[in-house]
Amino acid sequence: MSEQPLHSIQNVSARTGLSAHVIRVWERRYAAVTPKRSDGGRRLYSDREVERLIALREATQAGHSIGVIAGMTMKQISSITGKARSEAGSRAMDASAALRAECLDAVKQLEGAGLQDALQRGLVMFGQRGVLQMVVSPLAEEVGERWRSGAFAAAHEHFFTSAAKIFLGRLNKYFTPGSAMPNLIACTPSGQLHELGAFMVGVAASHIGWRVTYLGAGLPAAEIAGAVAQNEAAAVALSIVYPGDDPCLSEELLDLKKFLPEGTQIIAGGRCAAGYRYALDRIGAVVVGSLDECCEVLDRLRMQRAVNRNRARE
Amino acid sequence: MSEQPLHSIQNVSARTGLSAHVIRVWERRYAAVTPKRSDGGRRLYSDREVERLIALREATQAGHSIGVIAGMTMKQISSITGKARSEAGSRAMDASAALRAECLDAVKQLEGAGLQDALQRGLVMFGQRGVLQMVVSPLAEEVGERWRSGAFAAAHEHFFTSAAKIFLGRLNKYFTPGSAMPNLIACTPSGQLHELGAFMVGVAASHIGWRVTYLGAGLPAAEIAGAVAQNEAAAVALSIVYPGDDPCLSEELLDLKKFLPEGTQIIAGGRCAAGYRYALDRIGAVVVGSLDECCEVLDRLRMQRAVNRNRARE
DNA sequence: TTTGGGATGTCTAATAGTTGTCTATTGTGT
DNA sequence: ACACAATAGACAACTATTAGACATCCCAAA
Repeated sequence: MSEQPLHSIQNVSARTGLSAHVIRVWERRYAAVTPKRSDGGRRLYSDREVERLIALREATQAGHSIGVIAGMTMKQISSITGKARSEAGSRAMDASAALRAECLDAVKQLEGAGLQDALQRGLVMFGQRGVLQMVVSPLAEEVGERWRSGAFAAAHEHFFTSAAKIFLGRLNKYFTPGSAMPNLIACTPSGQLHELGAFMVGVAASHIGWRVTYLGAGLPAAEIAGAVAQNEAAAVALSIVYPGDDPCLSEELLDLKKFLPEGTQIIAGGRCAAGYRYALDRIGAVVVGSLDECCEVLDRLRMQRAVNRNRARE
Repeated sequence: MSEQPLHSIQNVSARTGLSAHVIRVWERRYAAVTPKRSDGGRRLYSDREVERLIALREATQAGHSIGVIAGMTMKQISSITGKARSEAGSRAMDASAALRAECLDAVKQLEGAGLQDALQRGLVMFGQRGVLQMVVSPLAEEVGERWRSGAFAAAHEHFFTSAAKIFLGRLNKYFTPGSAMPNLIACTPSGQLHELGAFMVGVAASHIGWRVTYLGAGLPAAEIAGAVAQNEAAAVALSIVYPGDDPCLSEELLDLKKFLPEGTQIIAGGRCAAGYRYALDRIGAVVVGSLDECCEVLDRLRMQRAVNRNRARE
């Protein structure tokens, strides 16, 4: 029996995107989880239980009734949402590297079926989040690198981008119109033509409880702001990959700030985001270095919004 | 006895295209399905029952009386639907128009979930081929039209393109490497940035037995030819939508012919393909006016190839 | 042609189940 | 003292269930 990290309900709430209320109610009514208790009677959740709650949230958001699925085993829940989770860890490194190599090879050969197949296996091995972080995202870097160095033609880059989008599109969730969820606009700004980063952010965000409106590549500031206003979006995610020295983009970013409604959070990421640090700082954007970090920021933002909404009601 | 995902009546209604009322009535009056019940007495449908309901809906829409067919086995139901599918025609017009209107509205509102939902229903109603021809393809025209006229912003156009690609990506088949199938390269040539047409062709082709390598938008002739050579592709599908008067494109097309291996069929389609008729004629391209026509050409081409291969063996 | 009746989809009203949220109260930890 | 957590229960907003009424449509008998 090993000691494992145990988490407070607040912590679990933040990590799962469920309110503490709901977590307790699921326990009381359906025994969805049975956390240990501290001496004083407080709930202490294991990582396993956190994962279970996340899986349950995903399944309910996919339209399944909590009362029906709460008693299922992890495997059954995963099968409903069409995903599998891995026991991450040391071997994952090798496996993911091998898989990336296989994918790169498929790209080189322009083999769509092979690429999809490899990505699918990655999904099974690492789960949705894992495959994004350990396979698709580094692959995108690598393909971009090879393209710039001339090792890959534009055809390879296009091919990979399209295939990755198809694969990711399958992962994406279109939720029932649970209007409580905050809205995110994902796109790349004018002049930035590589859309895969923005798309990945969109998919990831949709998994942690955001409604995502994906607008594609090369949007002028006014249009982004228009979409934000129309959707009452809480945040805008911008992917900035290439080029890294476009003076117009700095202008665009400053404009964006002007057009956006007060209180809209701007999140920027991608290889070249750092190159526009000055402008990004000025507009109060958060710069994230990885998908994971981006998810954290989004989680925090959602919590914060929930708190504000509660305050507003008083 | 394995646990399987069970679905609420609402969910089933969405997936079958039948109203919840009708589903219940079919159960009450004809025992067409006998779903399990939850503790609270709610109906829980298995995937098998969902399929049965879909088959029953198709059969009734083909003119059969529910009272007669409700008791049949799955095999019997499918056999009667297989025969008389051709009657569909007339009523589909109104339904598809309504659906297109709904989709356009969702695009206007940038409502991803609504758009996906409508497209999904289109898939249920018209099948894979039908939804392409009667919904997605005309929608693409309409969205493009509105964009050019200024009624839609670039954001709307991007949004629709992305959403449609996600939807179509789900339809796409990635075959096992059954190498007997001929290979098609789908893309748009240099200067043509609207990729949806090429993507639709790719999806349609994958359904009629082609292996498809989708390369995205804006590929120079040399790269297209490279991809053809690498994949030993039998044909190249080019989508030409906008602009319709690019002199460079004519050059590109002539170049393409030079670079391509002998015997590679070029197929061109899209709103503005006619504008390049001269160049297309010179390179021996087939110009198609609709997805349907494109499929016919591809079918013919595949047959022809099969015949040639047989001859070569003798 | 008209009429009647069966088949079929739609609708309503009353009842009940489901689920997220909220409150009040008491307790815990720092 | 203060913020946070636990419990039980209340509640509102949905969603489903049942039985039955109703409007069409079609076919066949009068």
